[in-house]
Amino acid sequence: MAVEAPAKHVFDFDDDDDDGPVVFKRNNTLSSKQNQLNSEVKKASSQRSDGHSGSLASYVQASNGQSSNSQKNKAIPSSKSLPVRSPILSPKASTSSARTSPVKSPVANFKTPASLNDHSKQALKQHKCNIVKEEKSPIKGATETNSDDDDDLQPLSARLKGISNQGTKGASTSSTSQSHRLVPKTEIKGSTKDPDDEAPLPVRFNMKSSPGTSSSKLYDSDEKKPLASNGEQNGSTVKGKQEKSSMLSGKRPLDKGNSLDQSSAKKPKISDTSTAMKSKQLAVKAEKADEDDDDIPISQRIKKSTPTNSKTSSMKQKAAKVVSSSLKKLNRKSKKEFKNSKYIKSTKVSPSSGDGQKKWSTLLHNGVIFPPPYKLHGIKLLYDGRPIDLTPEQEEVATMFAVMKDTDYMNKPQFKKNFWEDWSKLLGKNHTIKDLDKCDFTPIYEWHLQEKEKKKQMSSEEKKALKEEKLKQEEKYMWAIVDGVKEKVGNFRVEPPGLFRGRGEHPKMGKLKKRIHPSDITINIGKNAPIPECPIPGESWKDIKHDNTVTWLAFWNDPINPKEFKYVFLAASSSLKGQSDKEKYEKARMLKEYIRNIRAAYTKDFTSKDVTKRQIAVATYLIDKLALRAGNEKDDDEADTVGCCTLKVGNVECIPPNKLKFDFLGKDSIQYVNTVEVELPVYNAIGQFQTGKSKSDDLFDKLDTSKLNAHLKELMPGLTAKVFRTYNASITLDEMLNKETKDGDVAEKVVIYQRANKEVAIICNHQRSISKSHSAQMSRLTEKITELKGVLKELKIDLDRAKKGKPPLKDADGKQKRNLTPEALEKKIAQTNAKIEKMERDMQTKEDLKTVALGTSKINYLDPRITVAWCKRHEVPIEKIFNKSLLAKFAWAMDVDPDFRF
DNA sequence: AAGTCGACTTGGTTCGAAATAA
DNA sequence: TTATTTCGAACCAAGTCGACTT
Repeated sequence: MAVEAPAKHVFDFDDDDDDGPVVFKRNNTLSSKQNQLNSEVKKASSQRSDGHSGSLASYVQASNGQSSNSQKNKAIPSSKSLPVRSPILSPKASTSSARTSPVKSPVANFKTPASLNDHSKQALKQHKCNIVKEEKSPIKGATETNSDDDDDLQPLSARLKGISNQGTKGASTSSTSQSHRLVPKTEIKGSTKDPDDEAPLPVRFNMKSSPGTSSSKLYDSDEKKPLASNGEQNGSTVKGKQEKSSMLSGKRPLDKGNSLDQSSAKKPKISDTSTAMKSKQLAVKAEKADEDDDDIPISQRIKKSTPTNSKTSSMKQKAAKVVSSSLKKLNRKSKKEFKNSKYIKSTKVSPSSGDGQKKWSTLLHNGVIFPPPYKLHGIKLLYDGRPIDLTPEQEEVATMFAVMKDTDYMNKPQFKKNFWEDWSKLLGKNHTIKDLDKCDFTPIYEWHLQEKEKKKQMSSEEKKALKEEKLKQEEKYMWAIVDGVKEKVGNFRVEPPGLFRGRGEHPKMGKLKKRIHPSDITINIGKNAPIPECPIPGESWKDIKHDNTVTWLAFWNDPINPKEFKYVFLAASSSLKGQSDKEKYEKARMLKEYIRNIRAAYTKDFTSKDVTKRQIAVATYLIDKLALRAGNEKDDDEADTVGCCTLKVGNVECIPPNKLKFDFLGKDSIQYVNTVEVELPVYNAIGQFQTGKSKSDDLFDKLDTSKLNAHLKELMPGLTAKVFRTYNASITLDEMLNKETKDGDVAEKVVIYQRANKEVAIICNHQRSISKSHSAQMSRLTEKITELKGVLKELKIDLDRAKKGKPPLKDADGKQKRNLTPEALEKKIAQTNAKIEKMERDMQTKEDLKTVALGTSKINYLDPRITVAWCKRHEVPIEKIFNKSLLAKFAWAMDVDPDFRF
């Protein structure tokens, strides 16, 4: 690519780095842990390097998992090549074989983490709160420590329980309940302790709810958990309720049903390669030999594993291995980062501390790629039944509209109105077309369907060829070199023109989103890097910047809202993103140390004489307990949704003696419906805030997000409202996993994880629309179960007969069935029963998850180290939980100590 | 103090490929 | 194999929040 020259520089550096002493490389890590095994590992590593001629190779590996080739150099073996780096991926395969081998390295190694921690810690200390707990550095794990801490920390919600859920759906209930079923008792293992007990806050409330609420779970833990969880409401409810809510907001009707559903029941795929590995850690801890392997010191584990077999409890041990294996791959990346870090590092690392915030030293990329120009199709729409000729521009926009024929937007007057405004402008004043309602876009729509069909019918070779062609064109845009490390670019494609699809009742839905040209785009690139060539001949970029305090590679103004921007950033797997992700979780963990005092402080302020203080206290309480979003002010030209600070009086209903019912549209116009029991002072305060106001007035009239965050910052450095969401989500996962994981096979453990994941999704109100085929799928399952039950009945009859020495009855077709022994029949009956039970469980899970989106929390709220550590402790292959992109995104978390607790 | 700008995270839906069921 | 169904990645809208203005 284009880059050449400069590139060199870069490369050079890299090389050095790689080889260099650099402090951190992934390899190292490995070694430490496994050492013994290492030998093998090492080899591997070495190879890599060789393989690719030096630097490049290193590059590549480093960051993304993908191939990299750097552009510049000659060397570039194509991307694919680098075996080494194989990213994360699957276990299965591949690459690994070699590496895998015996050893398996554990995952990654990152050194960095440590550093971060330190920082954070320091920070903590400085500040007031008493912190106290020690943090365990991830690395070392302190075994015991953890537990205690955690308790306190629990999510508020836990304290109280949520109460009701509206029953709408039932969903709520289900959650809990079902879980039980699935997993029958899971109690907590002894090892873990239950933290809950002590928790002060929780104490306050809690309890009560239990009974009634469906939600309440059995486990004690419940209490502590976030409230929300309880049942919840939200999701399901949604629909039904919509109307209601709408009153206030009137927005989003929710769903009509739509697509997807997935069931939760997933089956595990095969993946596991796992096997190998042992854990890495150094081990240090004391061990306990007991049953739980978890607790067992690493060292031991290792041993165990190594040899292979189980030691005591066989199962456990494995876990470690499993996890690691997959992980290892990821590691590679780290190296680079680190290198850089070295230099820069000090600065960088410090979270935020920093420096003015230099985000990078050298940045190289090829700019962005534009969508192809519009291709005329010549199909005419009918106006009053007559075909109309359109100019290319008019046709392009007409087609955008035609294609949306079967979407729900066609039922929205606002959408049509906005579309007509923009399209009629293109048609011009004297155009024949004067009324959208007289337009029949069917011919264009049908043409579109045909095109789609054609595409679908293409042979796989054709498809493949097309794909490769596309890849070839895009490849140079897919990568950037940041501080010498090749990193994937997130969205290098400029958004194509289209009609704006705002969510909920967005005032601008249907407006034309015009085509973006190079002259709209500002490029940000390293000072010494070559300026990307403008891909459209004859045109040029709007501007070129060299700002290393930001991470964007390019941006343009949003055509719908010119005051806003659309940015091109690096992909989630990049170290720049990984670093900030880690900082986010470290901040949330820091909150653990402060939470007790924060809760005590706001509790005290529930009755403050100062209204503002009281509002801040109550708002903070809601954010903490219900994981509400902050709630910034919105303009009139946006969908009218709310968050905590923007709640309207009508969004909260007081239900004596001390319950609050929330019903509002939040982000993306997703309805939040939840009824919770709150402390009396909160209940009373809300009542006061509501008196004398109308339903559409702000509940917290003395508050906005900047005031709230300014206040939070006084309590803990860097604390903002959103940190509570991260904290609540992660602490909930950590606690649930630790309490409920018990012995069992991998599939059972995965179910436990999914249950915890679901709990978090409910707390955060992460919803999805119901799949169009959901009901059909459910009825099909029901049918199958009925059928199986019939078979079962027949088997029982045959069994009776067989016992009496009679032959089985004829089957439905009248044919004679085989004569089976009573034993064989009994076995069959047992199998059929098991099958029926499994299907019923799967069905229940599917129903429960039909409106719950698990992915969002996994990507944004759950500290991946919790998951990785749990997988290591319980021998669950990490790829059962994280897919390929998550593995890449969380590469920084892969080397966490198995004893890590949030 | 409020409003605006700017950068970056969070979030649901869509699209297409992969996995399964038929 | 074919038809689904499931799953992951892409997409891009919609939030959060700090900094800078007015």
